[in-house]
Formats: sequence, C-alpha cells, structure tokens
Amino acid sequence: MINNETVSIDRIIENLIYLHPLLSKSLTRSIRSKTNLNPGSLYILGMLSKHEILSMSEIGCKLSMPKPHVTAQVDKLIAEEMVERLFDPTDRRIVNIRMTEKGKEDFKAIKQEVSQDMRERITKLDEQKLKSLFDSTQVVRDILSDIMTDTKMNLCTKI
Amino acid sequence: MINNETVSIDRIIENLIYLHPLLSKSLTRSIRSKTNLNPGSLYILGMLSKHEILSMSEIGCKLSMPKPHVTAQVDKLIAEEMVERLFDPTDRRIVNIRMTEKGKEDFKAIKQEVSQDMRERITKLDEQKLKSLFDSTQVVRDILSDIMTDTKMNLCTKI
DNA sequence: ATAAATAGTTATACTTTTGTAACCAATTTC
DNA sequence: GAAATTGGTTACAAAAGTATAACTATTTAT
Repeated sequence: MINNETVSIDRIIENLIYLHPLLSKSLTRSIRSKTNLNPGSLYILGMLSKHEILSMSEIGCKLSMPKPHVTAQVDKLIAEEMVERLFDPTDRRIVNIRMTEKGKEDFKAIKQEVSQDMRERITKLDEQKLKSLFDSTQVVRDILSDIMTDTKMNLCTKI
Repeated sequence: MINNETVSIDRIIENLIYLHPLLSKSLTRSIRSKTNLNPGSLYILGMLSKHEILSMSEIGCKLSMPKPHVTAQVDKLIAEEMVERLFDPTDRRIVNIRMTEKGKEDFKAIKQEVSQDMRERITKLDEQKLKSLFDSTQVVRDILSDIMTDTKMNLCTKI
C-alpha cells in the first residue's frame, strides 16, 4: 500500500526527470534557431494563452522566474507588440499582461515553426500510439498543471 | 481523417509545450538550490542511469548538448567521482562514460532531494489520479524517448 | 602513403537565465 | 498621518548554456 504508492511516485518522478531534457532538446533548441524570442518569453506566452490575464508577479510565480527577468521578457514581448500592459484601476501598482491579437497569431505560427521537427516525428507514429500519446500528454498536463500551480495563494508571494 | 490526426498532433504539441516550463520550474530550480551540480550534468547522469555506457558524442547527441559543453559537464562529474572515463580498446579516440558506484548512490540521493517538492504534491493525489499519472508519464516517456532519439544526422546509434 | 573523416578537447565569445540589492510608487496598517 | 508592506522596475553580477573555430589523435578511405 504505502510501499506500493511510494514506488509509483518514485517511478513518476523518474519519468518526469527523464522527460525534461527530451522536451528541452526538441523545443528550447528550435526556439532559439527559429525565432527571435527567448524561450522564457515563449513560456510567458504559453501561460497567457491559458490564463488570459496575469499580473507580472503571477507570471513570475507560475513560471518560477525572478521578477526582474519577467520584466525583461515582457518588455521584449511588448516591443514585438505581442502583449500589452493593462493597469489595474483598483490597485495602480499592479501591471496586468494580456496577449494582443497579433500576439495570438504570432504565437500560433511560432508554435508551428518550433514544433516542426517534433511534429514530423510524431506524424510517423501509428494510429494507436498517436492516440495513446494524445491521451497521456493530456493527463500529464492536466494533473501537473493542477498540482504544480500555486494558486493556493501564499506560496506564490515569495518570488 | 487527416484533419483529425492533425488536430491530435497539434494538441499533443500544445500539451508538451505547456508541460516544459512546469518541469523546469519544479526540477531545474531545485537542482540549483539543492546540489552543487548543474542541471546539465544531472541530465547526463539521467541518461547514464538508463544506458549504462555512453560515449561523449552519444551523450551530446541524446541531450542535444554541444560537445564542448559535454566535456565541461563530464569533467565536473569526474571531479565529483560520480562518473569515470573508459577508453575504448577498439577505437582509441572514443571516450566512454559510465557512472561509478558512488555516482549511482549520489544520484539517487540527489533525485530524492530535487524532487522533494514535487513528491509532496504528487503524494496528495488520490489513488486513481496517481495511477493515471503513473501510466501516462510512462507512456509519454517511452514514446518520446523512442521518437526523439536521433538516428538521422550523425550518430546517436545506441538506444 | 596520403588525404579525408571522426572523437574529443581547448579556447573564446556570446546569449539566456538567475540572484541581489536598491529604488519608486501605491497601498495597507496601526 | 507615519510606518510598513506590496508590486514592479532598474542596475548589476554571476551562473549556465550555446556556438564556432582551431587543434590533437586516431581511424578510415582512396
């Protein structure tokens, strides 16, 4: 029971640790070669395309980015007109960030570009494996997205 | 049919892109704070714990690391006595790398340390989600590990 | 036997990310 | 209303990763 669960957790972590460089390999690398954006700013776009509007602090928290780095990355995205600052009327310290229409379009194209190599590899999978990968990535994403996000307040304030 | 598959692939890629910073967040960060090794050298240990013995080139290929970077990381690991160089008798240019016993022990402990935070979060999952995450990470790992390994360009022949 | 290719190292310049500290402006607390 | 806190920016140093070229030594090919 407990032993059994512990083994499962170890294996899950083992798998995730192994997975990480595989994703870095395929994604981070082509981000660099195919776009003029940093990986970091693309992660921000990824978060924004899920959460619509996030404050600077929330971005830093969700992505574990130091605040100064968030500022720098967002500045870049604003220079590219991909996101915009929205000043919060209820608390004028807060700077909310939202993607522009241009940003959404560009991001879509960039994702296409960046994942070109991976797409080709995935395309070669047979139907059963494709389905399997589809379901599994969805599960991993959902569960991890859920448990790794510190929306439970306090944990996100420190950074 | 084709349309349907394309949608699936898009979604898979969407999921993987979203997943990547989540893993970075939980893993890379605590690697830095809890060990005196670079993330890069831990990825090498991860590969070595799966493949037993790899040449310098194979390491670089599997992790998409530039060869000079591999040299630097392996030097660090050797300084920590976690891996050792094995000179290939059949081709004296090749330098094979293998974990030492100390390396295996240390790596195990480091993984435990590094995944502490994630472990606590996963532990809170109910049994069904735990099982689901277990299965899914395994599938994603296996399939990605399979298709992301380069056999096309230069080397990376061993799997 | 010479030329070409391969495996790995060294050196160097560069980009990206991380980490601190100081700072301003706005808000909250008391 | 003074003091403390918070959200964000600026500035700067350091770590980590990337990219290239040049080099040694070994091996392979012609």
